[in-house]
Parts: sequence; structure tokens; C-alpha cells
Amino acid sequence: MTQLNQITLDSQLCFALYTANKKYNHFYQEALAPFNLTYSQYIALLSLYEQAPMTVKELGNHLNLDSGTLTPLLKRLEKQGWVTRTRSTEDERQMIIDLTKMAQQNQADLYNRVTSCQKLLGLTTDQYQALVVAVDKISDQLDLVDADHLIATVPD
Amino acid sequence: MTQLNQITLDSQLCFALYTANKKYNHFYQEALAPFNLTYSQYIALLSLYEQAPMTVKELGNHLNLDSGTLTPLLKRLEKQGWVTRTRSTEDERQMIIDLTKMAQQNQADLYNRVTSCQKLLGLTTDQYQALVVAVDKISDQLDLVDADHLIATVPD
DNA sequence: TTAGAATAAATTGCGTACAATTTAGCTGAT
DNA sequence: ATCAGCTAAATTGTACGCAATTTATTCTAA
Repeated sequence: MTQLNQITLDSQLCFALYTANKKYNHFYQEALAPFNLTYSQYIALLSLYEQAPMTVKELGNHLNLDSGTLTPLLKRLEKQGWVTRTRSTEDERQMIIDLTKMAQQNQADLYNRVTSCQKLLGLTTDQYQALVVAVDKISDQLDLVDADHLIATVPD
Repeated sequence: MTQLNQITLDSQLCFALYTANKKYNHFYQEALAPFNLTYSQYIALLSLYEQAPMTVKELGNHLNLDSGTLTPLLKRLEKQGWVTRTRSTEDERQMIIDLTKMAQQNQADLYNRVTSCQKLLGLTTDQYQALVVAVDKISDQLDLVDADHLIATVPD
């Protein structure tokens, strides 16, 4: 038997990301508790605070999510009063998502809460930004190695 | 209105991690396709290749997953012939998870496939390990700021 | 003009994740 | 010895995330 145990869980970048992402989810669950928002709902709102209204398609492009995820998520945000969902009159295939007045009124509170919580992380702005750059680099590498390339290149 | 738009999606570490993690999932979905394994099933097997048998509890400690996730996942792995699930005789509360002969026979193939795919990422060993360290550091920071601390420290 | 292709969103189905509860088995203090 | 409390796993319920399909609408080329 050759060296089989070189792949340990703790040495894997995928597992580090998987773990950090889950912990971040937990972190945001607490940060967002006063607003009754999930993390996914929060990033959808973040995107809409940057630009609204947007179609489901456009929002999906920003978040890398498809309608299978967004449709039920947005229905929940609508139910809780954060967004409106309106069929476009000029193209009835499209659903226009916009922020409610309540969402706009809560923007500052939401940002303040998140910012306060983030300060507890104990990272300097430089450290934080360096990490964003490093993690984005992983995403870029993974984009290069997309599914087709991988299937075509590596035999089973 | 003060500077509200300082929180952009692309500047957020959480979103970078969230995105990279999803892309990694997709990457592994292709890498693992020949074995019909999900990413979560794969890391469960990785853990068991390092140490088997294990109870569900022990496995959950390694993976940071609870029985709500592991029980159905392990039942699927059992159904596909990778693991066995046996009630412990000395403590019947515990379920002992062990690798099947098939799982052992496929270990080398699985490792080779994953290793081949990882090479396509175009990261040197040093770069890769540096990223693991960086991402683990995020997890460590998030551990420090746990739920109780956060709730106790930051007013709504 | 109109049938077929393309597109947007919704739906369906499966597999996580995880909080909360339930069930079953163990353990220790009285 | 026994019962209250603890523990392990399973179960329940909710919310993603995504592949695949369906439905409705728009576009486009003959």
C-alpha cells in the first residue's frame, strides 16, 4: 500500500472553507436575530440595497443563485415585509423585486448591527481585506477549472 | 442620511467565503461524480479513512455536524455500500460507523481522483497551505466570538 | 404571420444543515 | 435498587442550494 493518508481532513482547503462558512453562518444567525433574517435573506437584501429594483434573474447573477433558491426565499422576504414582488408589465416573464419602505427604514439599523458584530472579529481592516482578496482568489481558480474542463481533463 | 452604502456584497468576507464554498462544492461534485458521492459524504469518508470505526458522535465532532445531518447521510452511505452502521453492544445508545471492504478498496482510486483534480487548481503547495492557514484563522476568530458573547456584547 | 427557439420564473425532487424535540439507554446519588 | 438526570441517536420541521423540468411569455426566422 502506498502513502494513502496524505489526504487528511484538516489539510484540505475545501474543509477549511466549508467550516469557516458554517461558522460565519452561525455568526450571522446571531447578528441578524433581531431582524428575523437568515444569512441568505440578508445577502439578498444587501444586494438590493446596492441596486433596486431588480429582476429575479439580475439578483441571481449578483448572488450566484437560481430561481429554485430565490423564488421561495423572496416569497419569505415578501411575507415578512422586506420586499415586493411585481410581475413586469413590459415583459411578463420577469418578476421585479423591490425594497419596501420598511426595508429602507431598517437599512441603517441593520448596517449598524452587522458592523458592530463584525468589530468583534478582531481583524484590522487590512487583515479583513487581505482575507477577502485571498478567498476571492480561490473562487477565481475554481472558476477557471470549471466542470467541463475537469471532466475532459481527468480520467476516472 | 449617513454613509449607508459602505456594506457592499463584494467587500464582505462572509460573501467571499460563501461563494468560494459553493464553487468548491461544484468542483467536488464533478470530481466525485465517478463515485456517486456528495461533498458531505466525501468528507465523512475522509474522516473515516483517518480513523475507523467511530461513533456518530465522534464523527460529528470531527466534521462539526450533528446527528440530524449525519444520520440520514450515513444511511445513504450505508445503502451505497461505503459504510456499515452497527449498534454498539456495550452501549446501545451508540451507533458504530465503519468502512466496508468496498470503501477500503476504493480509497486509492478516490484519493487519486481528488488529487488529480486538485492539481488543476494551479496552486502551489505553499500557496494552498497558506490559504488553509488563512481560512482556519477566520474560523478561529469566529469561534472566539461565539453566540453568547455576541448577544451579551452588542445591543440591537 | 406564425411555428419553433429562447428566455424567465416557478416547480419538483434530493441532499444537506441545524434547532428543537423525542426516544432509548446508561449512571450515579440516595 | 431505583429514579432523576445525563447522554446518543433519531426524528421533526424549516430553509437553503441546485439540477431538472414545467409553464408562460417573448423573440425570430421562414
